[in-house]
Amino acid sequence: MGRGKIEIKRIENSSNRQVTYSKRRNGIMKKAKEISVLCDAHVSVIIFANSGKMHEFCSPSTTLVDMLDQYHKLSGKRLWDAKHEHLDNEINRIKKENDSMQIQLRHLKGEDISNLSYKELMVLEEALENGITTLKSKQMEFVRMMRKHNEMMEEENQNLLFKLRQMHLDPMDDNVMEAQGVYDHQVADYEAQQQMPFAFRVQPMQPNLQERF
Amino acid sequence: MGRGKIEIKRIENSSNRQVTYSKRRNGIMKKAKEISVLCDAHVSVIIFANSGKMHEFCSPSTTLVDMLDQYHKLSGKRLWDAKHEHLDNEINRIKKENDSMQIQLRHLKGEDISNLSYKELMVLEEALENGITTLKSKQMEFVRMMRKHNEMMEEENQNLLFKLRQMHLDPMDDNVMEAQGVYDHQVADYEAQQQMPFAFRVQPMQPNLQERF
DNA sequence: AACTATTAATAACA
DNA sequence: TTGTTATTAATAGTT
Repeated sequence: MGRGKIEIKRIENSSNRQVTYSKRRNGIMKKAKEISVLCDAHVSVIIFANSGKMHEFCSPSTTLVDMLDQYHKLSGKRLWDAKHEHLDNEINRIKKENDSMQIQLRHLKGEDISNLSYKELMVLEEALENGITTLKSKQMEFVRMMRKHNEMMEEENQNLLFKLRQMHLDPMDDNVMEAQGVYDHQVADYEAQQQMPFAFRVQPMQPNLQERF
Repeated sequence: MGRGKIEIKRIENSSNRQVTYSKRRNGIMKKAKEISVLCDAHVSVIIFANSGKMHEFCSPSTTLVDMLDQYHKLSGKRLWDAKHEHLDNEINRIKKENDSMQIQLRHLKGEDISNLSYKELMVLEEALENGITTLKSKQMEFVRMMRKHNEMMEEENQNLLFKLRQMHLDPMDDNVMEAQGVYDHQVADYEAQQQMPFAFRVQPMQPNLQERF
C-alpha cells in the first residue's frame, strides 16, 4: 500500500526504516484505538524502536496492570517474580478458605442445604445442637450472675437501711457527727438511685458487668 | 476501507462487532509482525475481547517480561510496585473478610462466646434456632423420601415373590423355560440382597437417591 | 468463510 | 520531520 509493494523484511536503509517505523507505529496505535472503541476490546500495545524509544497504547477502559493481571490468569505464564507469585498463591489460598467458610456459614444458617447428603445433615445438626447447648449454658450463666448480683444488692440495701436507721436513732453521738455529712449524701444517693435503671445505680460487683447486658 | 465508511464508535450489533473484532485483530497482529520485521522493533500486543478471550503478539526477538522490564525502566511507572500494592490490599481485604467469617463460624459453633453481650447472644440464638428449624424440615423431607422408597420396595418385593411362586407352580410351561434361568438369578439376587445394607440392595427408584443417604 | 467495492494505510517522493 | 500522492492493503457489507 504505497507507491510500490515492499517485501516484509528488514529495511536496510536506516532513514527509510526510521520513517517507516514512525508511520507504521502511528498506524498500529490508531488501529488499536479503533478496535478498542469499535468492539470495546481491551488493548495494550507497547513498541520499542531499535533506538530504544518506547511508545505505548492502552485502551482507556483499563490499565496495563489490569491487563497483565488478566494475562497472567489466562495464559498461566509467570510474569511476576517469586514475590508476586507468592502473593498470588496466598490470595488464591485465602479465597478458597473464604469460599468454604462462606458455605459452612450458609449451612449453619440453614441456607443451601438442599443438596446435602443425609450424613452431612447429621453433622450439621450436631454442630448446631452443640452451638445451642453451649449458648444456653452461657445464657444460664448470665441469669445466675444477675441473680447473684441482685442478692448482693439486696444485702447491701439492708445494710444501708440499717445504718440509716442507726443514725436516725442516735443523731447526737459525737463519733457519728462526721458521719452525719456522709449520711446526707448517702440518703440523697439512695433516693436518686431508686429513680435510675438498674445497671446505673451501683458499681458492679464484677468489673465490666454492665457492658455485657 | 470497506463497502462503506464507518464511524469509530462502538458497533452496537453484536455479531457485526464480533466479526469486525476478529478481522481487525488479525490486521493489527499482522501489522505488529510487519513492523517488528521491517524496522526490527520490539512489539507487544495484548488484546482482550469483550468475551474475555485473549490474543497476544510479541516480537520474536524479545519476551513480554523483558519488554515490561524495559517499560518499567523507561516509563518510570511502577508496574511491579503497583501490582504489589494491589495484591497486598487485596490480601488484607480478603483476610478481614476471612476473620469476620471465622468469628461468626466460631460463635455459631458455640465457641468464643464468653465475651458476647446478652444482646449478641440473643441474635446468635435466633440464627441457630433458624438453622435448626430449616435443618429439621430438610431431615423430615428425607424421612418422607425414605418411607416412600420403602413402600415402593415392598410393592416390588411382593411382585417378585408373586412371579417366583408362579414359576414354581408351573415350571414346565415352554414360555417360562427361558425365564427359569432368570429365576435362579433372581432368587440368588434376592437372597443376597437380604444380607446387604438397605441402600445397596436395589436400584433406586429415584436417580442418585443412594448417594444422598 | 469468501467475495469485492470501498476506504484507509503507506512507500516513495518532495 | 511533515505533506502529498500513487498504490497497495485492509476491511464493511454482502453472499
